[in-house]
Amino acid sequence: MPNSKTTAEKILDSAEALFADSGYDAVSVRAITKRAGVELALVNYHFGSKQELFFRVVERRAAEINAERVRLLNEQSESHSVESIIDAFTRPFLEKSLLGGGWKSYARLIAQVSNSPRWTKLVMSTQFDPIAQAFVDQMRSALPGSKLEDIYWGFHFLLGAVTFTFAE
Amino acid sequence: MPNSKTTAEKILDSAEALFADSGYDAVSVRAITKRAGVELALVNYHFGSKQELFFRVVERRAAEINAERVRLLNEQSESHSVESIIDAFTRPFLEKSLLGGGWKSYARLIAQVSNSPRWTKLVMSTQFDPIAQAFVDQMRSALPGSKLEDIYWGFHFLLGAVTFTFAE
DNA sequence: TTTCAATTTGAACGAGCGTTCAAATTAGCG
DNA sequence: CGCTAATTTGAACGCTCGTTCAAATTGAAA
Repeated sequence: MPNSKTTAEKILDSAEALFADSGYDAVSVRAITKRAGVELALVNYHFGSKQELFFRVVERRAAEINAERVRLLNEQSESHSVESIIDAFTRPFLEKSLLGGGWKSYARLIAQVSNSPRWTKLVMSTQFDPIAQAFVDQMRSALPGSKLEDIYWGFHFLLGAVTFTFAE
Repeated sequence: MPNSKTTAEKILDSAEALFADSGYDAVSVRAITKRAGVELALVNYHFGSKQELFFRVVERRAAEINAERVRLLNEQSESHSVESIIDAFTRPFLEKSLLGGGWKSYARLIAQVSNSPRWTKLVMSTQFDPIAQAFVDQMRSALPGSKLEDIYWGFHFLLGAVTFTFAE
């Protein structure tokens, strides 16, 4: 079987590459389906709307990377050092980025989302809130004296730094 | 005189704010002129096209900030330390950013341009090549033993770091 | 005040956009 | 095989986009 990818996967792959290169608004549904080699209407059939497709593109990668982050954070249930917490957060992104391909696109996609008020709220809150909670909890026990506000700010900055570094 | 701004300035201000918030493609010429309180066709009359307007928005800020960078780089004609070269490059951006307003928009605008293949070549090459030359020249005499390639890479990374920091 | 260029106005243009839908096709199951 | 649901097709929809243009208005020089 020369092409075992499903239609939805072809669309996701095509959309991921195009969105990463040019941004959400600069990419038309027609361009996505043309690159994927499928009919125009199939985006709406499989994903409902262009915006929903964008969410799913991000979600596909985020789900995998966040699962590994949680796994690393829970490896030892107690006594995490600050360094190991940061490592658990950044390492999955680093390792995936080295694989290139779609993961490289994902990094640029997140960079794009990060400095767009239009997307940050929706995408970030759904994709990063779960991992943020685990991160903040671990940090609080690693740094008992620190203010919660500072930890939140640190998380935000760490997220930005990781994003910027791997989007290059 | 309650409103001394010219039509072109009103358009530039409006476009700057909207482009910074939502990105080039998400902002329509109609939205720009509506916010500016001027007629739709005046964008094309004063700037030729939407794309040309975008360039002019970036150019207006870049011209001022680059002039100060060059001034700092040439303050002493010789014997710059690496730190002072980096300082000359980053300080103007830092000081302007603290002023808020349009300069804050500019920072987000540059961040946007930086990770979009569509704009980097055009905008960066016209706005940053002049200052890059001065930066690289100074760096070569500050670090005589270093490879030119490393200096270019350093400049690129410095630019990215500055951009990311102030776009937050 | 007359004149002419610069600017502003309001409407229109063709093009591309995301989305919808009925009909055609395909695939899985009894 | 026959049947039903899932999927694909091709065309069309209304809408917004950037741009253009002739006419109206303004402003400055003679």
